[in-house]
Formats: sequence, structure tokens, C-alpha cells
Amino acid sequence: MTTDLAPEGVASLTLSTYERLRADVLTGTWKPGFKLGIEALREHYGTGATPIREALNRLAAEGWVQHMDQRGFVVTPVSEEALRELAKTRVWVETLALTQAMQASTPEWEEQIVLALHRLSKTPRSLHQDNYLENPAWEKLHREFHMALLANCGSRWLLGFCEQLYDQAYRYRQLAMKTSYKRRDESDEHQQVVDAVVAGNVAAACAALTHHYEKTAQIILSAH
Amino acid sequence: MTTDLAPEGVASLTLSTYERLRADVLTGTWKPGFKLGIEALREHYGTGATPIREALNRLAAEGWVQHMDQRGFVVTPVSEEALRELAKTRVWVETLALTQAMQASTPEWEEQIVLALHRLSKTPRSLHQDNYLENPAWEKLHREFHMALLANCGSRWLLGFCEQLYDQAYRYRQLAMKTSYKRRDESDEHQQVVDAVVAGNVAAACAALTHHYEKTAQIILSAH
DNA sequence: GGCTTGAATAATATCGATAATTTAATGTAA
DNA sequence: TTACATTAAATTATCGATATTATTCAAGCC
Repeated sequence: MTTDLAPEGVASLTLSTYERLRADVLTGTWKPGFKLGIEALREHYGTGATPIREALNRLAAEGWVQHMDQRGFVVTPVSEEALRELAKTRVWVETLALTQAMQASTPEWEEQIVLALHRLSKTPRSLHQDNYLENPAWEKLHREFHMALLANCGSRWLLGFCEQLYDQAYRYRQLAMKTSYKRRDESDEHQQVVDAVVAGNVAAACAALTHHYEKTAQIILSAH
Repeated sequence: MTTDLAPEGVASLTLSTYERLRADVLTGTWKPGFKLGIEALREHYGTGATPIREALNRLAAEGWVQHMDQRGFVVTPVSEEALRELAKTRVWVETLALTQAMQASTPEWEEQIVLALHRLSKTPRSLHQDNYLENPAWEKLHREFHMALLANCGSRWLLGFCEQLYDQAYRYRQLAMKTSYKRRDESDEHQQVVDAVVAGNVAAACAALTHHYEKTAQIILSAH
């Protein structure tokens, strides 16, 4: 009997290479502007050139790397300007999605949000008490929480855009973290969003979400 | 002396194959659901497997084709449901972009729009008088007009999303055209959008744009 | 008869090597 | 010394062949 549910470990090399490469760009292992030479990557990930190139092409389409025709790939550079634009776009697009989600609200959706927030609040932000050490479980739940907020928006396109923007912002967060970690209690901001959602107050929910993102951007910008 | 401005014809095979393949999906040459076998494409486009695969990976990231791991690529299927979702998303996202563009309005931007509309109106919709035959020049100008409307929105991300949605909708238009061509005068609808933009009436402009897109979707849906 | 098993077949995914192009290095004339 | 060719080195892009994985179809079993 063969189970065709989630063939986890046995994905194609292209896919697994894509995921690893993507993660390494997201977390800042490959720094912005870094030249992603085929030969170097081939060696680093222990594959042939084909999976590397295919992964890079996908990442280029998603905006993680840039493809200079005939002269290879580089990690998409970052800039204050780009971050501001990203944060602005995020507020626009996510408040749009949240508004639509709330207008199509269902009890199940609200329950998912409450649940996601609960799980998030039960998980420590950092693995260490004193100095910050990223907790992958928290990051995962944080992403799930934000996506749960928008899941009900009724458009897979819109949801996909939000995911893209979220992940892009995540990279900026990671890069800023490496410079300086500012202690911050996000749980309260999350709670305010959920409260407004449950109360059915669209304007308040959007305002809370906007505040959350603008504060995030502010902190990253101040980290220089 | 070598000019490195716009090396038009001499792009890499991957890039040109990508563009050709994309165009063929957009225009419906490769029909929705069609299995894009590597060997067949390799032969059809006269290249090796590598450029084909790289192009397909990029197209997969953009949503034009789907990649079933270990079992190749297929052209993303279409459905009434998907079209409705697409049209809905388009209205949301483009009115958002238009609103932002108008709030950041400049004389230059308005002039670009007026100019784009003028050029569009000077170009025939169909190459034949009686029966419809797509006019590539019109299509190009039509896209440019719609993008000019949003160009000023202040976010490359948002603009990119709009382009994606526009092109996706274009595919649906193409597919519907093959079934039945309904004569339609879009110029008036375009004019109304521009009038509202020039008047600085955000609500009216968004309403006009929404009407334009909803009518388009309606026509495509009615074409069965 | 319907269902599983197991080759045979076809297709995809991947590799190693080659061709084409860019970048770096070197030497030479103004 | 600076600018410009010219050549060498490095890298990318591409191909053809191979290894892997799915699919098909027929034979065997309940």
C-alpha cells in the first residue's frame, strides 16, 4: 500500500534545493547583493547545476533574486526605500484582504483566528531568556496567525500576494535582527487585531493591523 | 564599438524560450490543462531540455503552468469559478492602486494617461473590418493604457500584482474570443475612467474602472 | 470478475561535458 | 599615466546522455 499523502522526504532535488535556497535568502544566509555563482551553489548544496538553475529561476520570478541575463544571479538588494515601499504596500494589500475577509466572516474563520492566536501566545518568542535566539516554532505560528486573518478573503490571488509580502518583510526582519534585537511585545498588538475582528469592527481591525506593521517597519528602520 | 543598450535579438535561449512559451500560454496556443511534455516542447521550440525547464519553472512561479512534482507540467486550468475570483481580485487590487495613484497625482502622470488613451483610440481594435482579427498593436496599447493608470501608485509590488492580474485576464479574453467574438466598444468606458481621473474624482474613477472590468468578465462568462 | 503484482515502457529529473559569453589581466601606444 | 586592444581565465548557458520515477498493461491470484 502506497500512501500518496505528503511524500515529505522524497521530493525532487529541484524542489528541495529551491526550498533550501529560498530559506537561505530569507534568513539572510546569502546576503543582499551577493553573487550567487552556479558553481559555488552547486558545491554548497551538493547537486548538479540543473536543480540550482531551476530553483534560481523560480526565485527570480518571486523576486528573491535577480537574474542578469548572461551574467548570473544576485540576491535582490535591500534598501530603506524598498523597505518603506514594501511596508506601505503591505498595509494597503493586507487591510484590503482583511476587510474582505471580515465582510465574508464565518464562525469557523473566527475560531481559526482565535485558535491561531492562542497557539502563538503559548510559544516563546525567543529560545533564550536573555539574548534573542530565533524560535522557528514561533515564526511558523506567527505566519500562520497572520495568514489565518486573511484566509477568508475569498481570493487565492490576494492571499498569495499577502504571503509574498509577508515573506519579503520577514527577510528584512531577519536582516535587522542580525544588527540589533529590540525586545518587543507583539502579543498585545495581535490581541487588539483579533478583538476588533471578533467585534466585527472593520475599521478598528484595519487600524490595528496597520499599526502593527508600521511599528515593525519603524523598528527595522531604526535598527539602521 | 559595442552598444550594450537593449541587446534585443541576442537574449539567452532560456529568456526567449520563456517569452515564447508564455505568449503561447497567454494566447491559448497551449490550451488549459494541456500536458506540457518536455520532449514535445524541446522539439517544438528547437532547443534542449534545459531552457525549456527553466522557462517552465518561471512560468510555474507566475501561475501560468502548474508543476506536479515528478510528473511534469500542465497549463493551469481555467474555470468559471477561477475567472470570477480573478475578476473580483482585479477590481479590488486595481481600484486600490488607482486610488493611491490619484492621491499622488502629478500633471505628468495625467498627461501620460491622456496620451495613452489617445494612442489607443487611434488604433483599430481588429485588423479586419467585418470579422475579428486580433490587432497586436491595439493589445499592446491597451495594456499600456491600463498600466499608465496605475503607474503612479507608488509601489512596484502593487504594480506588479496588477500586471499579473491583467495578463491572467488577458488569457481568459483570448480563450473566450476563440469561442465567440462579441463586438464591443470599450473606448467609451476608457474615456469615462480618464475623465474621472482628470477631474480628480476618486470614487467615480474607481466605479468606472470597476464597471469596465465587470463588464469584461460578464462578456467572457456569457461566451461560455 | 475485480483486484493486486510485476515487468515493460515512457517520461521526468539530473548529471557531466561543451559551447558561448563575460570578466579580468596583460601589454602596448598615445 | 591613461586609454584601448588583445588575450587568458572564469562563469554562464546549453546540450546530449544517464539515472530515476511514474505509468501502462498484461498475467496471476483471491
